[in-house]
Amino acid sequence: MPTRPLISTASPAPETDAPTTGNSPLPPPESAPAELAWRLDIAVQTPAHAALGDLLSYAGTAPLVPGTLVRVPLGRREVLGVVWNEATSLAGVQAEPDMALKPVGAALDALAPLGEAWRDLVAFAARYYQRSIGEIALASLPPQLRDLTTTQLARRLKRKTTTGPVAQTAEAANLIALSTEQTAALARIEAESGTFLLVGSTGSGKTEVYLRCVADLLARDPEAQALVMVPEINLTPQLEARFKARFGDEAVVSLHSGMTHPQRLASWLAAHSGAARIVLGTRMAVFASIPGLKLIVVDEEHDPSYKQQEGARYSARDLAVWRGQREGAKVILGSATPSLESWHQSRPAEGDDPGGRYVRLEMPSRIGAGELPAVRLVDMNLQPPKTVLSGALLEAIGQRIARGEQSMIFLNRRGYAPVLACGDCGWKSECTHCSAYRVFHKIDRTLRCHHCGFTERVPRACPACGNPDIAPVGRGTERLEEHLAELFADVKRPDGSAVRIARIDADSTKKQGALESQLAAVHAGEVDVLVGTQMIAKGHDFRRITLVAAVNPDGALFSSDFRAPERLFSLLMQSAGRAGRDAAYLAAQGATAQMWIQTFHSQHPLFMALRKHDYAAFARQQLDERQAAAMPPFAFQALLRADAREQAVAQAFLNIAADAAEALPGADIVTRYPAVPLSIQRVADVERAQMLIESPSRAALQRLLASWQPLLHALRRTPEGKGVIRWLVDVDPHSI
DNA sequence: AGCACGCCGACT
DNA sequence: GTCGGCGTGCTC
Repeated sequence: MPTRPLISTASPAPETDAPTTGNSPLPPPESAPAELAWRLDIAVQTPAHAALGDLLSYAGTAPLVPGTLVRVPLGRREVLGVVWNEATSLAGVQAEPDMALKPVGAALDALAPLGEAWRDLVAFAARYYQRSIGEIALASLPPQLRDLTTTQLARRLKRKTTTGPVAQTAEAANLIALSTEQTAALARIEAESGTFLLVGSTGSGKTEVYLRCVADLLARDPEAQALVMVPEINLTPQLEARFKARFGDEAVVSLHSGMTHPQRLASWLAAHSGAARIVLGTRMAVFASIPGLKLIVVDEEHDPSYKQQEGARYSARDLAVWRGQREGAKVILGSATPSLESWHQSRPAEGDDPGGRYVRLEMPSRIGAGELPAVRLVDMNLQPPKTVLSGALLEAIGQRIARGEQSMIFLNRRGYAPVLACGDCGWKSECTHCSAYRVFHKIDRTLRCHHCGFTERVPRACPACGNPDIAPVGRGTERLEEHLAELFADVKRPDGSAVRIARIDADSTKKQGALESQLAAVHAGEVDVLVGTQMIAKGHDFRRITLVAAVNPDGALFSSDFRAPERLFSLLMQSAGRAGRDAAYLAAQGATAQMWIQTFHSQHPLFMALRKHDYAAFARQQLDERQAAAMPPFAFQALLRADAREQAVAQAFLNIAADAAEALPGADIVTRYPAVPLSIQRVADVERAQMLIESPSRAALQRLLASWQPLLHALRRTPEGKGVIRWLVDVDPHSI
């Protein structure tokens, strides 16, 4: 028998599952319906494509305060909702005859209603990213709130409500002096308001600036709270440790998807009640209820992880800036290689250009770290054909092994080889469900599709012609690891023992805690050569690494994605920052840190700028190109995407939609490009097409998208829209 | 999205 | 004769 959530007296459960009479599934309440004198607009998790209104109306016996959480009947279910608007009286007013309002269920009144600022943020995000209010609102609440009953919640709330002063911790007592750059940045953040772009190279002490800003704020205002965001879950533990050491365990909570539901609820409640002074988290944390919010930090603001890639495709960084402005909180965007959008937005005034809206603060020096590593470009045109690792690079790595130093090698491809191919008939390991090759993983002898997950054992012979001689083409991290092991088989470490090579990528770290233990092994000096994907470029501070190499970065130079160079530059800068973090260690070793890049395009401006660690030069060149081509940040974009069994169906839907948009407001200054297949056209037997929408005016683009929405819903129900599996809008898309 | 209703194939 | 496949349609 299906269980129904236990709820107050409002709607008794039906006696039987299969009433023989024509009973309605939810019988009217026993008490007099005359008391239901208020109409309440409630946000519920209406699916994005259900073409339902944003808010649903219910009848209530009392005018519940906006922001109150309530349970409401929806179809045959009972779901959580948020009272969105002021209640309107139904007394004397004849309700619309076409629709009888269902009564609201129990209110979770043990919980303080969500504030107006939070509701404004949710409403803005819903409007801007073309989703329903309910979807954003409910998705940003802790999942447990959705299934906890009122009594369970009340019990949970009783558990802790201690709001104490932030404890002075041992670390806070003996702070080291700030550099002049840090002091200057801090002074300006204190003195001014708005959004700041803190540009500091790896090791310049950005985190210390965040910590001081938070400390000053909390000391000044006993109610104030701060939100600190990082791009990845992996980076939260070390940041959490640092904040807790400074501010005490009680003051800090984390919010990210790696937490258990009870943990998330506890953190969320602590933030909502004001008990937590500091909220650390990933992009989802931007929607946390933080009534005393006065400061937002977005660390590594350029990181693509801040853009949600499914459901509501919001940018947590952009929402943080909006939220800061709405709530009068300062916003600090920090990065060594800012996004071109933020860099442009922080440009100083010049001529008739009033400049950007952000305050740019630069901290170019590294503290306690060696000089930025010397960048060495290896021209692969001068190497023998099929060279994987140039002689000079191997030599340099070998020297480091002999001296007991560590090296790190990047390759942006996991697995053994990206393709398996037959030399006779030309068969390749294509995925039968996707327009992509399956990757050869030697460890478990499988062919794995990285897009749909389809996995098979490697065939003994070519499935097409039976030739037993099928061979891997290209290399991934697994093969590079194997290759290095062969090359350095005879090289000895200073103590005479054999070289130790390790690999860190999504495959090697699948198990819980695997990443932590592998990183610990590197820190402990148990690894001489580390091979990995971009995973190892982020945040981890390896003291003894003196050489970093990017083996095959050329792909991004000529990518069809105009943001690829920006991402590559940032990745290489970040990687370079991994080397020589410890000046004292370098000096003791008499070593210098190096960043090696193997490329067929050694004269490329990107590498020229990288060699000088000159982000500004790179940004200038990229922004000039973007301006000439009228691309972001000089234009605003959105993608309309459609999925169908057949490519033609998906494209037709988009093209018909584009024609239909002709008559809409804003259409004259919004360009709609023809529908094209995605670069990976088919995934899991679904054909995918997209259409780029672009305008010099963000407002016009927004206006068009908003009025387009109902047309798209309608189009789906026409014969042309029949085969469309789903469609979606991506505002400010990251990759095109 | 859930969760119904609804109309056609292999089992106790 | 029923259990169950997923096609279609609705949710204030």
